[in-house]
Parts: sequence; C-alpha cells; structure tokens
Amino acid sequence: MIAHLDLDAFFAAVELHRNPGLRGKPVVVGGNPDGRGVVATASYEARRYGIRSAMSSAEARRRCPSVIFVRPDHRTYREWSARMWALVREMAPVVEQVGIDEGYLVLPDGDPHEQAELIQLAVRERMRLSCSLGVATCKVVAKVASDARKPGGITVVPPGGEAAFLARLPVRTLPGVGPKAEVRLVAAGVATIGALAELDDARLTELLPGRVGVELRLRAQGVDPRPVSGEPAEAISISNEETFDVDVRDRDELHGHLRRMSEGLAASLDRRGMSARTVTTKVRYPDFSIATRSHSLGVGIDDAAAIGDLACSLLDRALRQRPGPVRLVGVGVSGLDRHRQLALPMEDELPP
DNA sequence: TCTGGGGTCCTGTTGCGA
DNA sequence: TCTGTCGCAACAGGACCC
Repeated sequence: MIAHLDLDAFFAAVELHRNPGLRGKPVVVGGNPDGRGVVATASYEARRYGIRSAMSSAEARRRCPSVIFVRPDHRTYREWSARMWALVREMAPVVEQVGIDEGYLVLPDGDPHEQAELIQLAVRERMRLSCSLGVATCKVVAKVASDARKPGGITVVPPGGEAAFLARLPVRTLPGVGPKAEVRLVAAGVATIGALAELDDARLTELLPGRVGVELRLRAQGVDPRPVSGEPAEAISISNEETFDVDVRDRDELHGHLRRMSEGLAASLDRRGMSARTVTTKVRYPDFSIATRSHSLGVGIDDAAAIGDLACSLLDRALRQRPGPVRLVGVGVSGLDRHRQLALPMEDELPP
C-alpha cells in the first residue's frame, strides 16, 4: 500500500517551535501586509478567521487585525523537512519526497492503519510535528485521502474502494483540476469526481481537450499507475523573481535587479556543480499579464555576468515589444547540465 | 483586499535542415 | 533548381502544484 504524508500547517508549526509565545495565537507566515505579500501558511487559529494560503496578507489582517505576521525562513524549513524525511526513511522501504512538506511512501508490510499510525507517532514524538496520512493502492487516492481528516488524521481507502471514495468529492479536490478546469467542468454540470469519471469520450474532449483530460478521467476513476520513486529528482530549472512594492519603469533599475538575481542563480549553479544552456527573463505587467523571453546557447554557462547580460538583453527585447512599468521581473536558467562551463558564448550567440 | 515565489509539465507555433 | 513536407528544437504561453 502507498501512503501520502502531509505535514499540517508546516511553516507555522516550525515558527511555533522557535517562538513558543506564539502558541494558541493566530499566526500567518507570509509576506508584508503593507505591501503585496500573500499568506504562505496560516496556523489553525488563524484559519478560524477564514484566513487561507495564497490570500493577500492585507486581506488576512482585515479578517483578523490581531493576527501575527512572521516572515518565511525557507532555509530553516528545509532543515526541518530534511530531518523529518530522514526519520520517515528509517521506517519505510521507499520514500518519494514531492515538496517540502509532503511525499509518498511505500508502507511496510502489516496492517496499513497501524503502519501509518507508527509513522505519524514517530513524527510527532521525535519532530514534534503533526501530519496527516492517506493510505491507498495508488498515489492519487492516497493524496486525496490525506486531506480528508486534517489535521492529524489517517484515512485508509481499502483496495477496490478507490472510485467510491472519490466519487462524491467536488472535482476541484482531484489533483490536476485547478481553477480553470473547475469552472469549465462545473458550468457543464460536472461537479463531482464521480461525474468526471463517467464522462464519455466526446464530452471529455470538449471539456478537457488533449492528454490532460484522458489522464484526469483515469485519476477520477481511481486509476494511477505512477510508481513511488525512491530516486531524488534532479532540478530541471532554477529561477529567481521579485514583485516590487511599487511598479518600476526605470530600465537601469530593472537591469540592477536582474543582475542581482543572476548572481543568486550563478551561486546556486555553482553549489550544484552545474551549468545552464538557456536563460529566460520574465516580466509581469501591472495588468498581471506575463511575458517571457528566452535564449539558448550552444554551450552551458554558470557565471553571473554572462547570465545577467543575457537576462538584461532579453528584458530589453520584451520592453521594446511592450514598454511601460512592470510589477515583477525574474530570471531563470534551464537546460541544466552537470558539466562545467568550457567557454564563454560567442559574440554572435547573444540575442539582438 | 487586488493577487508571492519556486517549480513542473503540456501545447501550439515557428524556423530550419534534410 | 524549386517546392513540399517531415521531424526536431527552440520559443512562448498557460495551467497547475505547494
């Protein structure tokens, strides 16, 4: 059997350990409520006020003026996460971490509920963290099940009961159905996972065209052949971006931000011993539309100046096509390779 | 009350060489 | 030599995830 383990309000839980004075109070880990910050995690006390992840911090404060804001500290969360997963690896034969606070594992032989309880207990006793587990024959059902009794719950879906377990839940609870798909499906009268599972080919292609639709219908039927992979996945891309408190139109200032972010990317590539062949610059305009411009080189690069030069020229290209103030700029690298830089790009490889 | 940051994957279009 | 077309890589955008 497969289990999906999900830590409950993880960032907030770590902050409560660092500062026990926050216990019992509404706490939000997130961005600046006076700027453009959003909520990353809300403690369960804060959730009572209707505060949720991805809500703007300003809205969170409006709902609960006494809420305490804490800035996220991802480095510390990564450390806690690494310790927690090391502990789980001692107890389960195969573990696949898929985020900082969640992952799949193959349960040891024995009664699935008892095995899940042992892991939950170990995480509580040794890490002082609360987690929820869902247990099923496949990933998608285990994931939905882990959400069924949060926080601190365990939900076991017996073999053969997958489709029945999913059937009555809202379509949006199926992983892969986001806000856009939900609107289309519900407008067409497909409000539950069960209704999605029963769609015929014609209706499915109409509502969710392409491979996505076929995949989602299978998942809705409780069918998910993806194995639990014990191999840690290597990064495909690395990026840095920043939303400004006030929109910026000054080109030199934007270049400055891109160069600073490029230094961060170069440092990150260096740590991993990797180089990148593609650089992508991202711009978000005040109306929230996004433009990306990318360029690939014949050879991998890993130094801040080369990444920064390319990022700035790509920004200029985007701004020539649509000038004006921008809300966010970002730079990313992809086409990652273990090999180090051998040569600087030729002059004629730089974009116009 | 305006909407973060760091990612992955999929899709449609375009340009190019065989 | 011209044209078509096939396949591929690059590019851009979009949906989704935590």
